[in-house]
Amino acid sequence: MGNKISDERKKEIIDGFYHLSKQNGIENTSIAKIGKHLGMPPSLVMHYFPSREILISNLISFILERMLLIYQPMLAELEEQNYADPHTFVDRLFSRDWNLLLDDGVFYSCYSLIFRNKRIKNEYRALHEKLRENLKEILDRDENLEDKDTELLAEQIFVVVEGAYYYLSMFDDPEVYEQKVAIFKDQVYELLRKNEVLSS
Amino acid sequence: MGNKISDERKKEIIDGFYHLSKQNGIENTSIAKIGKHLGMPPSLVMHYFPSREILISNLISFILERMLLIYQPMLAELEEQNYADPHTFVDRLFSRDWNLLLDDGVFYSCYSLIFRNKRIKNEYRALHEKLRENLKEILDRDENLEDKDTELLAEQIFVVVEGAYYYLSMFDDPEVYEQKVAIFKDQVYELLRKNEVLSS
DNA sequence: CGATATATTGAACGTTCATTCAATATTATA
DNA sequence: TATAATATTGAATGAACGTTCAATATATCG
Repeated sequence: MGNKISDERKKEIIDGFYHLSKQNGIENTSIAKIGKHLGMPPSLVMHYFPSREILISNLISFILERMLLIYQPMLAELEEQNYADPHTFVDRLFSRDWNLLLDDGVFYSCYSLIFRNKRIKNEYRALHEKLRENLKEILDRDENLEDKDTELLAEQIFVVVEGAYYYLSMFDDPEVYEQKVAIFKDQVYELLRKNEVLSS
Repeated sequence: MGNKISDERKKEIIDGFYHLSKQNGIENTSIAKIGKHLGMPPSLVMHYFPSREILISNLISFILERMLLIYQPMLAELEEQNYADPHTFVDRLFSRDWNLLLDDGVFYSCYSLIFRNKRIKNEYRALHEKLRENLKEILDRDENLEDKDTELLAEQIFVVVEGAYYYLSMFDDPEVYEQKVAIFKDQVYELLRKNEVLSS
């Protein structure tokens, strides 16, 4: 259905935008630089994304899609086996695989735009609500959590995860980093434990 | 001791930079615009802040100082009475007074710079560690928490607060906002309760 | 007061920016 | 193959950018 060349070019341009933003920041990545990076004139970039604003808007969609991708394997498992271990999910949330798929610098740069752009804010909120719904589904399938307020629990777990990511980004020393990750992971485990029916 | 005019001008310029960044974002606030806003030529701005980088660096110091200011009244109380109620402190952490003193958009914009600038990262980390130390002092003075790992507890409390701020920024509806604040506040209370010696 | 330092001005620099446009090449369609 | 649609080029635009500089005003101080 959709135009092939057009779609590929668009993807290529957003990829390039993301790549350069990772290195130099969004604010230092111009249309001209994207063009040069991809070996095309800036006018071609603008042919596909008629303004810088639209370009940024598409970068954000790209980033949010990537973020969902991180959860894909876990959700596939849930679909297949009709069950996924919440603890494994939490482990994955705290794993650094994350960073391979999504640059935190670009992510938070885009995040900071929510304060001046309502559409971006809505997109970000929708993503975060989706993440919570995913977790809720996993929790709902766990018999240890039967009849518990899994929506609340998902909310509480994610707020720890998100706070942890925010805070941990300030630490480079792997040892300190891992030690702190362990603390926050425990904090989430504790939330689960508190809700679980004793079964052993 | 220090030069009066110079200091006042510097303060004035950073104030203006902050003001305009709040409206249009840091990335859209140029030296020329700051000058125009304050009725001075851009060359005067650069006389006090020889490069844009230095200007941004000073804006960040300004922001981090403001953030510490928010805790001032609480810490003054601690100093005076050698005690401050942790629950009151938590309430204050979640109060929206915050937003009056510090714009979240500017704050997170600057935060996103930590990923490409080590000095900024260190400044941010130092601030966050200071915040935790402040809370630890409060917790240490509370007899219900005697002999507890208050450092750990402070870390766990702040990670919820920071995650909450990150997440709550996506919600405009005051009703939804307040409902979620209540959840996260409870989550922190629960952390305190878990550690408190039963005394009633 | 005279000298020295600081504050302030305004013009100018070259560069980069986002964006436009008309011309040309390529591809799809009839 | 003729025609229409799309892709691509390259040159050009004016505006805004950060930064420099020499000149002038004002304050400081011996």
